[in-house]
Amino acid sequence: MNLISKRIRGMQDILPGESEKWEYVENVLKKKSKLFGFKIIRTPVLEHTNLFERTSGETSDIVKKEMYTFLDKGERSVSLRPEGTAGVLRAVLENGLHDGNLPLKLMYVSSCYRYEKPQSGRYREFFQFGLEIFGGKSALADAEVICVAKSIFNDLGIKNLELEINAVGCKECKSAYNKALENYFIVHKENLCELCGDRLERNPMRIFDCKNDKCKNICKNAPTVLEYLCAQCALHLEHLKEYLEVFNIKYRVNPHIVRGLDYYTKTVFEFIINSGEAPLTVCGGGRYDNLSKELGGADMCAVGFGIGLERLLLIMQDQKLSFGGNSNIHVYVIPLGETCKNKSIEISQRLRNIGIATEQDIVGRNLKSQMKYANKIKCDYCIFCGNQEIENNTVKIKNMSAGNEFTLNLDEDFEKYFLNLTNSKLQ
RNA sequence: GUGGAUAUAGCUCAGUUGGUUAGAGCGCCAGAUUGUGGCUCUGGAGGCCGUCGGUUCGAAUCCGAUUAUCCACCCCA
Repeated sequence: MNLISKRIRGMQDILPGESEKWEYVENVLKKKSKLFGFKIIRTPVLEHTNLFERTSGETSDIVKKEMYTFLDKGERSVSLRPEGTAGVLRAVLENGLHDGNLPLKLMYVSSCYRYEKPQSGRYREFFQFGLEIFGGKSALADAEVICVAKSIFNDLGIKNLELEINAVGCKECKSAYNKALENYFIVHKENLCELCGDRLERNPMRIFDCKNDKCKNICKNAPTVLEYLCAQCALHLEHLKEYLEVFNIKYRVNPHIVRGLDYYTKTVFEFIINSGEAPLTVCGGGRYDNLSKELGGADMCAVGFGIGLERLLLIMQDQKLSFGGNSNIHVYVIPLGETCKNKSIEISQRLRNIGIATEQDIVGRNLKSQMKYANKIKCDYCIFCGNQEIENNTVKIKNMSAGNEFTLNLDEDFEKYFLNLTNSKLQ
């Protein structure tokens, strides 16, 4: 085919067959979060570039080379959001949502954009589910956020899931630790791989991710954040652990967790899928108590997480999980002859009015083809309406899986019959 | 940004050492007597062989470039 335009690189069409899976997953996400009191917020895709420069850290790759940034017609530098948190926080502050409303619990599903090389489970346009609690100072807020994620994964049936938590400290312990880490690695600089040499300059914590055996060995004796936490941050971590026990959520403290965004303080965490070769992070989050102030807003603590939906769907497919069966019945109405068409429209409408998905031919197929089509779209029932039926004010109903047929009066029993069918299928 | 693989019908793929009108399976559409689907049979539609250029009498096939897809790395959700 020679279309004048094709899909833009890194963007994907989500087609029927796939879209139902998204719908199912998004419903679980939203339903679960609502149980914890979260409400939906929608913010624009486009924000002023400086919002992300401030929130994501000016040195991060996300800001430096992956953002879709351009000048709009008024010569303002704007960017497509590369992640969800910044815009939400901006909206909260700008609209004064937090004033007198803390704690504030918000969730969102938003499309995000990063100009990266696409590969499996990773696109230039991707969807992120996220939620944030603003104004929850206690580690209970951290634990609750983690619990929402955990319950979501449970509901979806995700297997081989592990929770790793860590503390990155506040401003003070963070910088003390970074210095200590730098000092340690500089001593071993010559034994580090080339890549880790670069990492040492940009973000020493990344060295912990290296797959090189030599580097791994060096990492073994590296100082951990935990040794550098101030009393307050250390206590916060202890409280989080205690709360997680109460929630009965298993976790592992991994002092080497590094999150991509600079704004985290105290708690960071990841949910990791451990199947096959490389562990895959499906959810990442943490606390960001300073961000609000840095944006010029109130001194407001916050904690949240993001789940990459493409990855989540990919994992669910790998693990062969169910995306929820179709619990609705589907009916196809077939007029037997031109003169019965209007009656069949009327019947279709009666069914739709009581919430039953109903279709009928609109392309002029003959009877046989209509049956074939009804079969193809997997209808549960066909309804035949011919002259004979119209005379008696009845219709003939065929159960497509069983193959049997029976006659039903077109009085109020007609609706009742299908409503009963729906109810029994729902159980 | 670095490295590797791939590109033929809606989908999955064949296509000999370059040689007439490019194939299969699945899917799609239509028929196999009048108001009935799934199975079977028959027929049909659908391709600028990713795009551009080169070599050649002749290119889906060889060469180059380009674009896209997939995989690994960097980075990250």
